[in-house]
Amino acid sequence: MNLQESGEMYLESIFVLSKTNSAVRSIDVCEYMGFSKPSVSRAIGLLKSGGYVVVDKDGHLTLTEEGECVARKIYDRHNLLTDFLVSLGVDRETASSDACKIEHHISDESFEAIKNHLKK
Amino acid sequence: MNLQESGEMYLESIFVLSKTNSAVRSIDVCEYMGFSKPSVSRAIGLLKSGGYVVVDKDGHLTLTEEGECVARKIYDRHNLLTDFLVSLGVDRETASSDACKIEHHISDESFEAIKNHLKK
DNA sequence: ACAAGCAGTTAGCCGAGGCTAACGGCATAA
DNA sequence: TTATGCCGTTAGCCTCGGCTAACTGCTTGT
Repeated sequence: MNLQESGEMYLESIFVLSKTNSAVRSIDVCEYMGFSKPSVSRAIGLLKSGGYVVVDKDGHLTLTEEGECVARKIYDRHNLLTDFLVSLGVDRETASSDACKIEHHISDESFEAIKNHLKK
Repeated sequence: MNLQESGEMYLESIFVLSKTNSAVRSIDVCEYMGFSKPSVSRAIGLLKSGGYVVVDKDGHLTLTEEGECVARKIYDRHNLLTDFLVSLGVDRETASSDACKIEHHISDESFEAIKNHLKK
């Protein structure tokens, strides 16, 4: 299974929700992402069959090791890109929204370069 | 008509090609972008009806004022984002390829911030 | 004059990823 | 116990933006 941008967004959302929620269900993802139940249901099904997510009998969503790895990568990028743009004077909300789109497209090489740059 | 990312790519391509070609035809766009003739034909049709491109009787493509404005904006972003990444040590090819994806998603505000940053 | 080739268009397919309508199963409230 | 409501799934629609196959029409070479 090849993860698309939307798949990464779903994983990131589950990851973020699981930081604050004791259990994450599809309906939480719906609300968080602003998508309909069927859209989320299908997406979760794909992530499940791709081995990124496990769904238990109560409908609780858990990221697999692989799923968490992807989610964390995207999440880290999101934060770092946001911080970077904020450091250039962009307001936090715009920075976060831009980071959300860029995070899926930027190469590892460019990401590391920005990370190093920000360290200084 | 609402311009999507793909529409911006077509406009940028026509813009770039018109810098070196005396006349730009659909077939040149096909070759440049690596898409099939029907894909390009449909895209140009949409850009034409959106008022971004004019096609003369010989099939020569010309950007309207609006079309050129969009193309130039994307083109400038492409160059500046590439230069920015290169300045951080990213190799030129990777930088250009990343810039190509980012250029469509970044807000004016973030773009200006990067521009100012690069000036220094 | 006619065959060949090039450019563009038309028709129609496909996957990705949204959507609504409607149904099923469970849990809680009357 | 029965009704209500919540959650998830199924079925099926839509747009975007690629694709191939096949046709048209002009131009050019024999």
